Amino acid sequence: MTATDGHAHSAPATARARARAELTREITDAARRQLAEVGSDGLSLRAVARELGMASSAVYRYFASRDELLTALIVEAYDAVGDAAEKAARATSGRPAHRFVAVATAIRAWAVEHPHDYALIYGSPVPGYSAPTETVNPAARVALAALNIFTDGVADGEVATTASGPVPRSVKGAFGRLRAEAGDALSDELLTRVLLAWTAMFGTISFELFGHLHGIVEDYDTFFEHQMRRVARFAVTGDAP
Amino acid sequence: MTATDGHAHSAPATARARARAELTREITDAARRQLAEVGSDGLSLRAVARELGMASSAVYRYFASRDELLTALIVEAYDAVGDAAEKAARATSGRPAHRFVAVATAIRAWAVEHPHDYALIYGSPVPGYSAPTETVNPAARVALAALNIFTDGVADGEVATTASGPVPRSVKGAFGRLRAEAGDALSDELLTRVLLAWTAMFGTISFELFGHLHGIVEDYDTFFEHQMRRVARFAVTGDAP
DNA sequence: TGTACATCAGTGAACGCGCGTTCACTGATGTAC
DNA sequence: TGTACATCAGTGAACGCGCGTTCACTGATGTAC
Repeated sequence: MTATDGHAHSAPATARARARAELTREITDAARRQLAEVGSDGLSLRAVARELGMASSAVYRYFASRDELLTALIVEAYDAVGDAAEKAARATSGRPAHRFVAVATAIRAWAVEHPHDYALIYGSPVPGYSAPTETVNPAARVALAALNIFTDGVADGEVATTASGPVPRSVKGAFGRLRAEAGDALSDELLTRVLLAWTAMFGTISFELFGHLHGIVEDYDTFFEHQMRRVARFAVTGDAP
Repeated sequence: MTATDGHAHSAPATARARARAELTREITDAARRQLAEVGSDGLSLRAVARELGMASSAVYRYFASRDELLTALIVEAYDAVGDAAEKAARATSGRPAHRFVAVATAIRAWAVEHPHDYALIYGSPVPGYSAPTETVNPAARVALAALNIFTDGVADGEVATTASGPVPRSVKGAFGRLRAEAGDALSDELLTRVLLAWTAMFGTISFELFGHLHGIVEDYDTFFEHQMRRVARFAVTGDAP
């Protein structure tokens, strides 16, 4: 989504530009490796420079500050989950519940493979760091991938939009922006169901990765799939599984 | 739960012992205040000492290391949510769904009031810090408070224990330890339902506190209560709300 | 009640460390004519 | 194709800072007789 990445395969540009793009990559890669070792607060420009065998001051040719490097990592992490979710959504067809489970499974697979990137974006906010606006769009991708499954499902008549109970007025009114992004197809009732599935999904993943299911669940794969099936069927039909 | 707190109101002991207990309190209080400002990784013994107007080395008379101070904060945080949950469970009677919503509301209220303590225990794990065993029991309290609602409900015949669908064998087998703590009353089916409610609850709270519902939900109170009602009814009956 | 000794709380200096960021610099790469 | 100048990448030293932890010490509080 970045201007640089967008057409990286086209114009080789100058040797200098190519070298710059490569080194920028190497820096964020090294930073991500360090993130895995010491967490987001331990992330240090100097350590990154050391790993790359360059002077710490040289990193400043690529990132104006530590925070800017952090932002790059956050954007990349959001893009990575977003990619995984979109890919899973594209790769499946048919019943919305089935597609939702596929997207959830892809998101969890990414999280399990990249626990520190997951913690960076879905764990505690980094104190003293406030996410700049450039993280907003990448962050939305993963949610839109899931939401589109339901708009598709509504179009096909496979998703129930009617309410099985009253939705509080103040909850109803709060979805304007979300619906603007996802189209008009989604009723308030459906949105609350989707959000329930969504929070249950991230709650399950966070509990697993952050150790709160330790000693309670043994087979995380099976457990997750089971729970996502229930929650997906509920989101789609409004019925309990 | 600590040996010191357990009977703090009894024997005044010596003046020295009382002073020690007081200062220990002041240190953890100052540390929690600092936690709120700079997060768990920024928490520094020296800053705590500075705030208390004492030499940094003096803190070592009370906590052997920074990690030990962190552990104290974690234990206190777990005890605080545990207290809130137990109090809410005791204060309500009647329908299990109603009691569960009360407990959930109490947990969220604590979290909203103490977002940094919440992040400390339910957010990203502190890198390089592994929770010692003394945190295990305090951590379990809040879960047991919720679980007991369901064991009570089963005893009263108000909670459905029958399966509405098959529970995978590997999920079934994994609950041994949990059931040992909560009694035999809970079927595997019921446990998966309770866990779904549990992860949905923490998922919703984390999403709210960590900013992932920003611009999506406006009235967090109403939204949370609505979702918890759905999820509680589902946990109790196996039916969708 | 008084004395002698042991225990504990708190001090202040020091250890070695790593951090983010700046700055003047050298040398290489790119560009305009 | 060649030259003159501008741009950029990378260096190494330095700035000021805060951290966790240790240590020998002083003085106050507690305890045994």
